[in-house]
Parts: sequence; C-alpha cells; structure tokens
Amino acid sequence: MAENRRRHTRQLEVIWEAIKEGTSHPTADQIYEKVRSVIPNISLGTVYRNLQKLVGEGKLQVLTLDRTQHFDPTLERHEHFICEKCGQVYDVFVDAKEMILSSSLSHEGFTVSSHRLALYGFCKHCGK
Amino acid sequence: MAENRRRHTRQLEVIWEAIKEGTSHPTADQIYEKVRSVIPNISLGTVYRNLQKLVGEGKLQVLTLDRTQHFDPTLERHEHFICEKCGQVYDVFVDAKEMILSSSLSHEGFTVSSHRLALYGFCKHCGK
DNA sequence: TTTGATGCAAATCATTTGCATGGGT
DNA sequence: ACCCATGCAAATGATTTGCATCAAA
Repeated sequence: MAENRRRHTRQLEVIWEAIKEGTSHPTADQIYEKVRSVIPNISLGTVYRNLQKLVGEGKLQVLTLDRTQHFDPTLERHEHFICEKCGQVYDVFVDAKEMILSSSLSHEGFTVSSHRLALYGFCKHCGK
Repeated sequence: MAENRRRHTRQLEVIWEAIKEGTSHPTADQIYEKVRSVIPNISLGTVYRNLQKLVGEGKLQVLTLDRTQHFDPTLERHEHFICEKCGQVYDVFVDAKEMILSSSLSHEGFTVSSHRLALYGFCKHCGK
C-alpha cells in the first residue's frame, strides 16, 4: 500500500510527538506554534498536510468545533464534552445514551445543558 | 427589548418565507439563490445578517456540517441524520439514546454507521 | 427626520493548493 | 537520481464587516 512509498520526515516526526500524548485537543495552529519551538521555519501548510496524513492513517481523530478542527490522538471510542465557559474540551468515556439520558446529568462534575448529535450512514434511497 | 426597534424589511420577509417551511436544511448560499428570484439585487451579506437575526430570535436552528452552516426551521427537539452518499440531511424525531443504541440500527430505512456527539455545559472548574 | 438595514466590496479565518526547491530512499 | 515532501505565498470558501446610501417608522 501507499504506506511503503511514504517518506519519514523530521517534520512529521515532530508533529506527531507534539500531539500523540495529551488531551488538550489542539487546533492546527496551536500544534504549529508548539512545533515551531523545535523546527522554527516549518510552515503551517506542512503542519496541515501532516495532520491530514495522520488522520488518514487513523492515528488522529478530528473534532470540528465552531468551524475549526481540533485533533485528538485518543482512538478508543468516546464522546466529547465542551465547557461553554472556558471552552475546554474533555474526553468522556461514558456511553453516549447514558450521557444524553438526562440533560442536566451531573457526571463527574460536569453539568450537561445540551448536546449536538449527528448521525451518519446511508438513507433509504442510497441503500447500504 | 430590542425587538421593538427592529425594522420590518422586505428582504427579511422574503428570506423567512424561503425557509420557514421545508426540511432541506439549506445553506446561506442556497437561500441567497432562492431569494434572488424575488429580489434580484439582494446581497449575500444581507442574507447572512437576516439569518443571524432569525437564529437570534430562535426561529431557526443552525447545523454546521463540514464547516458550512445549514439552517433548520424545525424547532421541536430532534436529531439529524446525514446520508454519506447523497449528503441529504434528514430530521429524526427519535430519542438520541435510542438512535445510538445500535450503531447499525435500521430505522425507517436508515443505516446508521457512526455518529458524532458533542455535549455542552459547564465543567467542574467552571461550576454551573 | 431619524437611524436601523441594505448593497457592495474588502476583510477575516481556517484551510488548501501551486510551484520551485530540498531531502529521503 | 527519482520524486515525494517542504516552504512560501497565493488561492479558496464561508462568513463577517466597514461604509455610504436607502428606506422603515
């Protein structure tokens, strides 16, 4: 597969190091700033291209909030909780249906006031 | 309240008429095109401003897909199903937890393969 | 008449892309 | 040497905004 003809570059290496651990759900720009302390002249475009690559390889998940992408290295199934005051994004390892059950459920200190759910798949006209 | 000092313009009227009924979840641009057949020289900016106004008044809900806003005049609580093949967005009036229960649940002809859930509220540090 | 709303164009923001050059294999 | 990846800058797409003018109240 294409994996074979993929080059191992320092920039990909450093970008991956910058996000592979951590739960802050950084944006491309935040990753760019962090990586710049190691490779000062790296370009934003390269950061975007490598993030795309990592997402394509399944090493990162993308969470789009407010038309801005956030990158998440946590692959196990989980949901996200966004604090409306501080904007912090938390990983929530509780079953989705459990979280939604009560809209004011206090779970580990979180007060859920609303949720946004989008289901993906194939509609009746497009078969499966 | 501000409601009082709000002017009733033809453009707002026509824009509202263009979306108040219907379940196609149009984008600002699609609404713009539709409205242009009635007011040819209306500007996109005006469409955006009036859509914002309607959202602010709670007459429309916003659904962001792929960094593009879609407007939804259906106010009763519901979820959204997006067909990955044709892109059509359907309103789903089934409880969220019921939809998520089975990731391959066949509901009225829909095959759900994945979902995206974001919970909003206040985290433990921000109190309630 | 007053002043909020409009039309138009320029500005923003996040992200993508074209292209000449550089570096991995 | 090949040719994929990079740096840079320009391009894109969606949405916002500044401003002079227009039109509701």
